[in-house]
Amino acid sequence: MDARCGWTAAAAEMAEELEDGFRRGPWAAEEDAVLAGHVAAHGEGRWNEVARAAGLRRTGKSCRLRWLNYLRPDVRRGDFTPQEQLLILELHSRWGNRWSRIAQHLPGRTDNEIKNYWRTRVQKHAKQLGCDVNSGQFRDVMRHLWMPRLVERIQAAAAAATALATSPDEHAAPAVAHGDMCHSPDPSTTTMSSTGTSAGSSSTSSSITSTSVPRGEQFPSSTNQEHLAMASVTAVAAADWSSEQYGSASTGFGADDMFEGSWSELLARAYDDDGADSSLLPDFQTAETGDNWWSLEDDIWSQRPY
DNA sequence: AAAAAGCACAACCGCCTTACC
DNA sequence: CGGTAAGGCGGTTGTGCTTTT
Repeated sequence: MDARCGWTAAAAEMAEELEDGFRRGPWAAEEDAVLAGHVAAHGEGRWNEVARAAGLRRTGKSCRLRWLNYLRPDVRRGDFTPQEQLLILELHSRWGNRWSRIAQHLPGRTDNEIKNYWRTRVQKHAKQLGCDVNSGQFRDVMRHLWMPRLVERIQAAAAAATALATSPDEHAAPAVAHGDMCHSPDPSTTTMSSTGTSAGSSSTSSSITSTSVPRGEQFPSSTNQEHLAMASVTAVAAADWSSEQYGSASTGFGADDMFEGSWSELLARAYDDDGADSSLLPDFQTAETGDNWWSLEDDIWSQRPY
C-alpha cells in the first residue's frame, strides 16, 4: 500500500458500527470492491440507494465520498506536478477556498486532495514565514516568488522536451524534467490505500470534473507533446494572471516578459521593483524559524522522500 | 533504540443548496 | 409555497508513517 496512506488494512477492519447500523471509519477492501462493482454496473448518483442496494452498511454520503475521492477510475494520485501547483496557487488567488471549483481545472484531482495540499504544504510555508496564508503579504510571496519559479521550472522542462523531440538521438534529459514533468502515477503510490483493490484499473471514463473542463486544460499526459501543451496552457494561465493582476508595464512580470530571465533575476526584480507590492515582501533572512527564503524554496519544490 | 514531533491524507461533520413531492 | 431528502462543499479530525531529537 501507499506508505503515505494514513489508513491500513488492519485499521479498515476496525471500522466501527454505529447504533443506527451504519459503519464508519476506514473502508475495507471488500466494501471498496462492492461499491466499485455496483457503481460500474449501475452508475453514480442516488448514493443512499447505492448503499442500500449494494448491501453496504454505509451512509450514502460516505459512499459518494469514497467513490469520488478514491475509487473513481480517473482519479490521479501522487505528487502534484509544477503545472498543477501553479494552477492551484493561481486559482486559489482568484477564488479562495473554492476547492471544488479549483478541482474542476485539475482533472483527476479531487477537491479533498487539493485542500489537503493547500493545508499541509502551502499553509506550512506561510506559517514558516510568520504570516497568515490569506494575508496580502503571503499572496505577494506566491505571486512574485513561487509562481515565477514554477513557470521557470515548467519552461525548462518544456525546453528539455523540445530538445528531446528535435534531437531524438539525445536521450539524456535535464534533471529538472525528470520526475516533476514526467510524473506519472507510480504504482507504489497509486495503490488503493488501505485496501489494495483494483478499482483504479478500469479504463472507464466517468469523470465528474473533466467533462466540464475545456479540452486544453486537461492534464493527464504521457507524452512530451502533451507535456509541452500542458506547459503552454499553464504559461498562458500564468500570463493571464499576471496581466490581469498587475499589467505588464508596472511590475516587470507582464505577459510579455514573464518567461524571460532566470529565477534569480526574477527574484531580484521582485525585490528591486519600486512598485507598490515590493515593499510587502517579507524579510526572509530574519524569519523566526531561522530559515531563509532559499531553504524554504528548495523545500517546497522537492519531492517528498517517501 | 525509543519517544516525540511533524506530516500526509482518508474520512467525517455540519451547513448550504437543489430537486422533488 | 413549504417540507423533506439527497447531494455538494468546505472545515475539521483521526490515524499511521516518517523524521527528528
